[in-house]
Amino acid sequence: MKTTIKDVAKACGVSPSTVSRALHSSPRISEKVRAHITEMAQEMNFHPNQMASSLVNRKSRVVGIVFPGNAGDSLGHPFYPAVLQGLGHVAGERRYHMLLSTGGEAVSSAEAIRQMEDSGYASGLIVLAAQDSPEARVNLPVVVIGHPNHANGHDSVDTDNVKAGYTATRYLLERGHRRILLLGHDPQFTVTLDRKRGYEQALLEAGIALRDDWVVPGCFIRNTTDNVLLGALFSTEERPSAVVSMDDALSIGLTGLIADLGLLVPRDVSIVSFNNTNAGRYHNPALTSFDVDPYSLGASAMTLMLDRIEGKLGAPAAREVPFSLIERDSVAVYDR
Amino acid sequence: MKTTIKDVAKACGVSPSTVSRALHSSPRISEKVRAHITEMAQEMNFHPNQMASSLVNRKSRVVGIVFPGNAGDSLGHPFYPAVLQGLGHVAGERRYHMLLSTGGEAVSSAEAIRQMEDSGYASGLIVLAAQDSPEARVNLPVVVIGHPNHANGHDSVDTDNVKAGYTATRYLLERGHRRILLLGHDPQFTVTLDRKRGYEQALLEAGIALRDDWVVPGCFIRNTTDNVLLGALFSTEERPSAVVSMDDALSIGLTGLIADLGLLVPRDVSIVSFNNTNAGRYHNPALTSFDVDPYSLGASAMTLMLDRIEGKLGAPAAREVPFSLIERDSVAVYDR
DNA sequence: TCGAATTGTACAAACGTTTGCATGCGCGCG
DNA sequence: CGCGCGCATGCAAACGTTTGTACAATTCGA
Repeated sequence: MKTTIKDVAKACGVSPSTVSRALHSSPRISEKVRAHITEMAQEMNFHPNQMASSLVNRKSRVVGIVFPGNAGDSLGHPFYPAVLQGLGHVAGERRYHMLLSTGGEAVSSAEAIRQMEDSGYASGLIVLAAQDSPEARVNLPVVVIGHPNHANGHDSVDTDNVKAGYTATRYLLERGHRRILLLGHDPQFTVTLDRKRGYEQALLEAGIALRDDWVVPGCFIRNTTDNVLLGALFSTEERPSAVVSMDDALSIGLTGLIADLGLLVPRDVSIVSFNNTNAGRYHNPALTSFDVDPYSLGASAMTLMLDRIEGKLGAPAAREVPFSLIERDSVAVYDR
Repeated sequence: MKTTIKDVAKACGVSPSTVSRALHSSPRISEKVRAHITEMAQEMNFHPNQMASSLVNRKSRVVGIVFPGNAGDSLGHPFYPAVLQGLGHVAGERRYHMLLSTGGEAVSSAEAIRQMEDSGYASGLIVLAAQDSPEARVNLPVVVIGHPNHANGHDSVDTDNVKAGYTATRYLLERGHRRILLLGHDPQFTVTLDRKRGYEQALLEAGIALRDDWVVPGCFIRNTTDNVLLGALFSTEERPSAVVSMDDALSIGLTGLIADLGLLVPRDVSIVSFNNTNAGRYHNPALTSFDVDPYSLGASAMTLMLDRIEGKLGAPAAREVPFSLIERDSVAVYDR
């Protein structure tokens, strides 16, 4: 049987309420008594029962984390564990815990959110948004990662993906490239949608016509239809001289694909990539890649959440996490 | 204000206790009343307050997950997210939730366990053991993944790593290799320790002398001291013709390293790898790798945990998850 | 027809906290 | 000298459930 507040009270010869107040450093307790109680609690290894505590003050030192789709699926991508690390670090420092959305029957985010909410454990929800915005009808504070939508009145954290797409494309333009392909586009996701907008903006500014057939999805498994088509694009004289790729894994796949065509990165094709993963870092050639800092994304989101829960926030906030370009060996100047 | 059990009771014209019993399908409630109550609860969108419920029956539909070291660090390796997926799937199906050990100030597993325990939310702990066994002095049911130790009286799930190491080495021996190096050994971790034992056993059985200098740690970053030494080993005529590598990432690194020496996989060096990751699958050449099925590891662990919590288990159980070898293109027959 | 067995339901206590209000004490000021 | 005030602490209610026990109503056998 764990020691309760009553045990401590008895041991100190005071009432439970005094113990409670002492441990919450209420100003209504004398310094002497507080010291005694604190010491005694320590010694008896007393930890207040969170269930009881949560029951009475209707908050719970727990925040729920909702992953897009099936939790596990998305965790496969190195991006999410990194976000989780950021979330966890801040949560730990502020003595909060994280409740994970479990897979199982809950397929959609919406379903997972509902489950988390009526489990009643969490007093806030951090939603890693993939595509659809979370329903507005949630009775808990919500922070959305990767999909800012003030419309729903939630707090949000994101990087400016339009700007990132723009910057990536500019980077190549400034090095003389004019035939630039966008790899890994998926209209389902806001991230890629946003980056595409930036890509197009940069191209138009440079007076380059957009080509629909040069905005391609991508899959880094060899010999799929998509990749056969992709290969065809690189088989002509008019092939792209550079690629903006949505993920390092895609870039690595592309490297192999065009190697089969006798083409080399960066000699024949330059690549600017995204997500700055270990795989890309140790790839040959090492990939020039945008670091979107998933750790900071997570850390900011959790900070926002806890501030919100603790009532330190006013109007819905929208934080932006900066990105940075890590220059390595996958981009060459176009000089033909 | 959420609807409580009293609201439902009032709406149905019965007492709260009747509602509670009806929803728990107690045999003492008439079928007619139960049907009415169930329907009404549904309609009023009633979900019992878990805090209150947990408070009275001292269990919580929450199991804590403790990662080795800092949670985020380990999540970096694709192995752990996969375990998490298995854990989550089973948990979700049985309507349990997962509480994550947060990073922050908690560095060691032991510290994280303590934190989880006296947070009081979890009614069971699943510990992903890296090295040290969790302390026995935990008042909660514990399932250990990856480090079976009945000694402490905990349930455990693991794969037979000795056998895996043995099988990997046999696989190479049977294809004519006799100069086999073990890459990625780390005496800190039981996994690699165990696999090394299997490796040595297979070698001894084949009448091959063990060479200390051919059991090497490994780091897939280029140009480190370790890798310079590793390069040296492959620079002689007497170089290893095959490698048992503890992880795909290591194997990929090795491929690059020996490529710089003008050596090719599998022509000059065969590799049997571990963990069957995506990276290895799409690497060139595609890696022959052991699949240790982290998903099943997680699923088994969670099943064990929930059965334990629900009192369906007797003596401490030790489940074993089988591994399998995925044959691809990184091993050649040695014929010189 | 009456008592006993059986069924279905209500009452109240308990889980371990927090917190508004009451109480007791000592002190200073009028 | 006494009244009121401030300070430190105790009392009890409340949070939303679950569950042992008591009770009312119904049914059955004798």
